[in-house]
Amino acid sequence: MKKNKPKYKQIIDAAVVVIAEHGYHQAQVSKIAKQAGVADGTIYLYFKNKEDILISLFQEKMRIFIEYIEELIAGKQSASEQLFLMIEHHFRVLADNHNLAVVTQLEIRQTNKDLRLKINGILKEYLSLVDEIISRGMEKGEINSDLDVRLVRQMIFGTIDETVTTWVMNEEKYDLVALAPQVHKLLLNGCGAV
Amino acid sequence: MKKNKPKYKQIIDAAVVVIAEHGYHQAQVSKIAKQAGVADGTIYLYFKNKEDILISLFQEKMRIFIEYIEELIAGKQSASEQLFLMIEHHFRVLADNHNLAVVTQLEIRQTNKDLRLKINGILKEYLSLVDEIISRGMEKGEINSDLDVRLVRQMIFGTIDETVTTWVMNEEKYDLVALAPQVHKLLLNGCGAV
Amino acid sequence: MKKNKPKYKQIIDAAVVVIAEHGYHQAQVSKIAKQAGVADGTIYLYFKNKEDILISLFQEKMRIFIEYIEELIAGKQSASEQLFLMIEHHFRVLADNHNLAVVTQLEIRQTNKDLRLKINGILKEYLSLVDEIISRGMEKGEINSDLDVRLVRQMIFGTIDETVTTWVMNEEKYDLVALAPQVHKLLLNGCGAV
Amino acid sequence: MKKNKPKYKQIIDAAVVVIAEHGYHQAQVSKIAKQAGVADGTIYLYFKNKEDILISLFQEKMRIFIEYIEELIAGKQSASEQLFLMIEHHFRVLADNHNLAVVTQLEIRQTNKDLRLKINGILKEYLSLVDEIISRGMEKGEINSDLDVRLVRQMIFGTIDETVTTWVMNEEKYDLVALAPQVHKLLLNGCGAV
DNA sequence: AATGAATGAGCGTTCATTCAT
DNA sequence: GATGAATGAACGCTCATTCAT
Repeated sequence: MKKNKPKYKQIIDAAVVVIAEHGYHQAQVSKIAKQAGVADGTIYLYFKNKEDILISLFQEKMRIFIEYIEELIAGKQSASEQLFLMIEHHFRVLADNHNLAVVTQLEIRQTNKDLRLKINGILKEYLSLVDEIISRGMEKGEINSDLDVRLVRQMIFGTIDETVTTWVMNEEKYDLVALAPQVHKLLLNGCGAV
Repeated sequence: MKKNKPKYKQIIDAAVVVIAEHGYHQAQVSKIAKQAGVADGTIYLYFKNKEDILISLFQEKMRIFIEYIEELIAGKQSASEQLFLMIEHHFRVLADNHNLAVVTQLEIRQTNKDLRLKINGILKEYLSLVDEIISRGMEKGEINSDLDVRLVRQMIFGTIDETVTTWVMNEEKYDLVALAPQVHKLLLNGCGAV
Repeated sequence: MKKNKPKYKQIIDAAVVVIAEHGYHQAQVSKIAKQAGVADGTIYLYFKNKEDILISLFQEKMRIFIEYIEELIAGKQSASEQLFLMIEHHFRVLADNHNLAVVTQLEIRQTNKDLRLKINGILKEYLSLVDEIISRGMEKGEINSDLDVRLVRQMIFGTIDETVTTWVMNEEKYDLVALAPQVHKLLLNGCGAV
Repeated sequence: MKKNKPKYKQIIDAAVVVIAEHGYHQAQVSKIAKQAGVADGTIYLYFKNKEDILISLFQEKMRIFIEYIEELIAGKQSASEQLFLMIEHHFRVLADNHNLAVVTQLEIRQTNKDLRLKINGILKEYLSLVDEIISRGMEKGEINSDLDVRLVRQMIFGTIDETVTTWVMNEEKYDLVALAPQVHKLLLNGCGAV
C-alpha cells in the first residue's frame, strides 16, 4: 500500500505548503517535488497525476478530521453538545494550521468542475456526519423535526464554511475558535431548538 | 461610455454562455468572441483583458441584482419580509438563468487569488445590503440585538450560497425557489426572531 | 501631388517624434496618427503602408540633406574642404535634431532586411556624393589615386556613421560637431592626402 | 554548466541558420527548435527566452573570435601587424560563414534598444582589444599619439563594419578577405603611421 | 477628403507527464 | 525504486489595415 510509505505523506505535506505559499495555479509539480525533496518523476510513482495529489490531500486530511470528530462526539448524548464540539474542532484545526486553512478555503476551490465534484464526494462523509447529528437531534426532540434535514445541514455547513473563509480572507486577524459559541448558538436557534 | 454600447453587453452575455458551457479554463477568448459574433480583437476594445471580462460580468449582474432588490424591499417594513424577498429573488434569478448559476457558483471561483479579491470587493455591496437588513431588524426588535451582525450575515449569506451551490451541483434537479420559505424560516430562527 | 499637402509632412514629422520617443517597435500607426492629429485611416490616404512612412521619412530628410550639402560644396575647390563641410554638416544636422539622430542611428536599423535594402537604396545618393568628392580629389592629386574609391568611401561613411552612433549611444554627452576637425584629419590621412 | 552541453551549441547553431535564412522577425522559436532537432520546450532548458538565444549566440561567437585574435597577435610586436591580422581574421570569419555574416551585419541589428544595448556590452570587449592595439601603437611611435584613441577606434571599427555590411548587402559578390590589405593601409594612413 | 470601429492572423512560453538510465 | 532531461500542446493579446459612413 503506497499510502503508508513515508514519501506519500511527504509529498502531500509538501503540496499543502507549496499551494498555501504560492497559490494553486503557481503550485507546479516540480515545486512540490522540490519541497518534498524528491525528483519530479517520483511524484508519479505515488500519484496518478497532479489532480490526484489534491484529491488525496483532501481525502487524507478529511479522514483524520472525521475520525477525530467521531471519537469526540462518541460519548455525548445531546445533539447540541455534539454540534458544538464539531464546530469548535472544525475551527481549531484550521486555526492551528494556517497553510491547510488557505488551501481548503481558497486554493482548492480554484480547480475545475470535475475536480470540485470529486472533492465534494469526499466532503460528503463530513456532511453525512452532520446529517446524523441533526437526525439524532430530531429524534430526541432537540431539533424541530418539521425541518428539512438537508436544508438544516446546508445552513450548518454553509455558515461554518463562510465563517472560516471570511476569517482567512481577513488574514486571520481575530480568534476563530472564540467564535464557536456564538456560531453554535445561531445555528441551534436556526434549528428551532428551544 | 463603452458600457452602454450594444457590443459590451453582447460580449458579457457570450462570456456567460461560454464559461457555463466549457468551464472557465476552457473559455478561450476566441470562443467568447465567436459566441458574441465579433472578432477576437474587438473584445479588447471593450475589455482590458480576459480577467476584465469576468470582473465586468460579475459587476454588471450584481449591479442589476442589487438595484432590483433595493427596489423590492424599499417599501417593506419588517426585516423578516425584506429577508424573504431577498432570498427568494436570489434563488429566482439563478433558477431562471442556468448559465449564470453555473458561472457564479462554480466557475467564477476557479480564478486566482487576485481576481477572487476583486470579485469579493464587488460582493461586498451585497453583503452590506444584508447588514442593513439585519441592523434595521435589530433596531425594531425583530432580531436579537445581542448577536454579532457580521456572524449573522455570514450565516445568512453562507446558507444561501451553500444552498444554491448544492442545488447546482445536484444538476438543479429540484425547485430552488420553493426552498425559499424554509430557508427563510431557518435563518429567521437563527437570528433569534420570536 | 500628395507630398506637397500639409498632412504629408505633418505625418512624417509625427513619425520622427513618435519613433524617437517610443522606439520603432512601439511606434504604432495609431500613435503616429494621434501625434499628427489625424485619424488612423487618414495615414493610408498619404502612405501605402507603415513601411512607406519610414521610407518616405528617410527619403524626405535625405533629400533636404543632400540638396544642402550640394549647395555647400558647390563653390569649393579642394576635396579636403568639401569633405570637411560634409562631415561638419552631417554632424550638425543630427546634433541639432535629437529625435532625427535617434531615428536614423538606432531605430531605423531595427527594421527588416527588405526595408533596410530600400533605405540603402536611398542612402546611395549620399554615398555617390562622397564618391564624387573622392574622385575629384584623386583627379586633383589630393587623394592617393591608387586607392579603391569604394573602400575609401566605406571608410569615410563608416567612420562618420560609427562616430554619430557612438555619440547617440552615449546619450549625446559631448559636443559632436566639435569632433569634425579631428575626424576630418583622420579620414584625410587615411586617404593618403599629404 | 549548461553552456558545455551539446544541445546548447546545437540550438545556437540552429538559431544562426534560421535567422540567416528567414530573418530575425521570422525566426520563430519553434523553427529554431525544429532546426536544432529538439522540442520547443527544450529551448527553455538552455535559454531564458528568445532574446537570450540571440545574446548567447553573439556572446559565444564573440568569445571565440576574441580568444582567437588574442592568440594571433600575442607574439607580434608591431601594431600595424596586429591590426592587419585582426582585420584579416574579422573578414575571414565572416567570409567563411555566410549565415553568421548575415546575422551579425543585418539581422542582429533589427532588435529593440534593450537588446542592442546588451549586444553593445558584448561588443565592448572587441572594442577594448582595438583600443589596446592603438595604445600600444602610440607608445611605440607607430601611431600618432596626438589622436584621440576613441576616434581612431571608431574609424577602425566603423570602416571594418561598413566594409563587411556593404559586402553582405552586395550578396557577397566579391572576395572580402582580399580587401584586408587595402583596408589595413587606409586605416594605418588614417592613424598617421608613416 | 476624413474618420475610427472593427478585423483576425500570428507566436513566445509554460508545465504536466514520460521514459531511458 | 528513483531520477530529471526532454517533450509539445495550447492561448491571450497586439496592431496594421480596411471600409462603411
